[in-house]
Amino acid sequence: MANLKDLADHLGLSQATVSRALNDYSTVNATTKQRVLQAANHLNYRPNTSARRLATGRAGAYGIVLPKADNLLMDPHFVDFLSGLTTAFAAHDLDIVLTGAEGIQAYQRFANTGKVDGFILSSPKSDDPRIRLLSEMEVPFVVHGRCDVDLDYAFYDIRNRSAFRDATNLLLNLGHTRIGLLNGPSDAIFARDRLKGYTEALVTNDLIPDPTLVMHDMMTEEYGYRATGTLFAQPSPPTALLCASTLVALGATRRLRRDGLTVPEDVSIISHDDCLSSLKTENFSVPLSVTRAPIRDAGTEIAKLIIDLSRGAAIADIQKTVPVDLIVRASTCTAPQARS
Amino acid sequence: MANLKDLADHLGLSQATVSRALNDYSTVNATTKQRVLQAANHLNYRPNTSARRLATGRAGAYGIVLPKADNLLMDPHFVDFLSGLTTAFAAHDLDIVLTGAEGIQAYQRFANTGKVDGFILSSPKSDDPRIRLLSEMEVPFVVHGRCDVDLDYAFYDIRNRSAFRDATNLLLNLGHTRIGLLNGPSDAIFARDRLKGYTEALVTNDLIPDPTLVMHDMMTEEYGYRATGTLFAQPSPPTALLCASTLVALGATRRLRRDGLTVPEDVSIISHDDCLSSLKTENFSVPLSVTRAPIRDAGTEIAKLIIDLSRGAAIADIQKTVPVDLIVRASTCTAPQARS
DNA sequence: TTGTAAGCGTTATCAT
DNA sequence: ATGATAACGCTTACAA
Repeated sequence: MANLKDLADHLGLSQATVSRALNDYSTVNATTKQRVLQAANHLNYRPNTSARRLATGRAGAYGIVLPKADNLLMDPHFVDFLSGLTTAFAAHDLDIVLTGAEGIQAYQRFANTGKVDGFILSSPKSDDPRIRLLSEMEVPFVVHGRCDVDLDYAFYDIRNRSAFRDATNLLLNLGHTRIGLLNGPSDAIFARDRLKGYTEALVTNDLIPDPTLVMHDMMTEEYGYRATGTLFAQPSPPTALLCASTLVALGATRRLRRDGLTVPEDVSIISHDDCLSSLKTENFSVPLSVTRAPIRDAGTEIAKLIIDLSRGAAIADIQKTVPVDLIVRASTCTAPQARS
Repeated sequence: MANLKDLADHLGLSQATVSRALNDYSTVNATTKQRVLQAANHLNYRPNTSARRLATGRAGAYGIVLPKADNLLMDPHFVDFLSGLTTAFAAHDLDIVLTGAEGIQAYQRFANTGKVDGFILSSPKSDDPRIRLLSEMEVPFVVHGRCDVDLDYAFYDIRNRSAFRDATNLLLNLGHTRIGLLNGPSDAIFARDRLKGYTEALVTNDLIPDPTLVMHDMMTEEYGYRATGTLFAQPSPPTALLCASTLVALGATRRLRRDGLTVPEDVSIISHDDCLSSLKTENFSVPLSVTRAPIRDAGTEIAKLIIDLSRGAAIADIQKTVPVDLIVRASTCTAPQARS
């Protein structure tokens, strides 16, 4: 491998000049710059990343720490999120470093060793200690989702609450009064927000939320299937279902079909749709009504945000919430008792 | 941040001694070693990764390049694979670097800049140029799956061919003669291997493979749904289905149910099961018969393999193929025409 | 057993 | 516009 010294010797220039030419400094002569660029290309020169990092103090990479617990039941959404991140980063020659290191101190170790310039945090929990730690350390980070800590931090989030409020309202307007909520894990903030939106809509419409209609768990297909079974085994089952993800909705419809219930005649369904590339809701047997927010977009946007943040943007300018579309397809209709 | 110099000054030792103590050199006095370790812990010292890399020439990370094309339709299996990789790497303090860089030269650039010590290649295509390139460059890499290049390279693969041969044989023994294959993408080696196994079983049983019974595509739920529709719209539809993944099987069963066909009475199904954490086949409405090979294991095993490889193990010792279990559950039974 | 000092390959600060 | 040269923080001969 040719290094800077080789290149400089080859050109009869100093390393300094070559380095400047390569890094687009204004002070370097246009002709020599051309020469350097050509020679670099010809010798297939690639600057050594470690050396550059050591000299500049920047890593050119951002970290994602996968806690072991999450690791056991990995979220299928994560891959589409990553896809968005990597494509956006590629344009800036940035990488993402994944580590399975354990616990919160992984962040400390990772930042202190200079492996990364910052972090992307996924699925924040209530009062998430990571946010406090990274804020103290003054390491740039962007949270995918909001948190309830009273600190100022950068985040990208979708409007979960209003999305689920709107979805619930739609069902209420269709005459549904008993609406099941197949929510995400109870410790996830996004699940709490969705529950808030759901509750808000009910209360505003003078209905008393029934806790037996709300389920919480990791969003697997199986969970959708089982939870639906539980809900419909009740004395007064729901006439509509709100699902936290398409996989959950898939499990729910599977169960309904097994139990001889049809969508939407017997049960209306609205699911949140992250637009997973391998599971499209428009192609469900009964095309699904959804609250739609492509999770891939979260990846691309967060990439931009953390780049801005590292360049010194104010945190207040790196707090983005995006609306969620409510798309009505065939899985929603008037409640059975409202017909006749 | 405390650095080595600070630590050495603090202890009244030379940087060399401190470094040796920290890196477990045998020549260092047991007492001083204790002192150093304590002080390091106390000052929260973390060696700078870039400096260490520059000095040692090792990166402590392995790369995965996500080509843009694959990026658009990301494979849900990838996340479980990553999960296996990161957990196994964590124990060795290794990271994985993801990049969305473009094309084959991304590998060159990546290895030459010293960002990684090697690569993990996913979904090899026929005569995959990456394998040739990396072999020439003498960069350690492990392929997830085998390839048809005539080079010696490290790989981890499941026995796709025999798995699908066995599955097909099972169906043949049950009296099925028209067996549909909902295969993966036609350019993927694993899909070719599965087709080989399927064909092999048919031919061995004196049946002529019918190309109209074989479909190829990215393994989405929708594909399972559509392809099944196509297969059963034929004049003489299959009585059994072989699916390349659980998501495909999910789509297939959805379609069958819509068309009023029951599993297994009308149609038997065997699916390949990568044991995705969010989609378990034992919980299908009709528990699915499967060829079972946890993709998470591929991650953990490949992590070990590439570590061995980097430590100088012979390539011949880093070629691992693992058998696939055939698990018979409720989705398979005798062919309709074989009954009565 | 420990210390000295020369790298590792860049970038950045001076001069010139 | 270019060249010396000193960092950057660590590892590792070589000495002692």
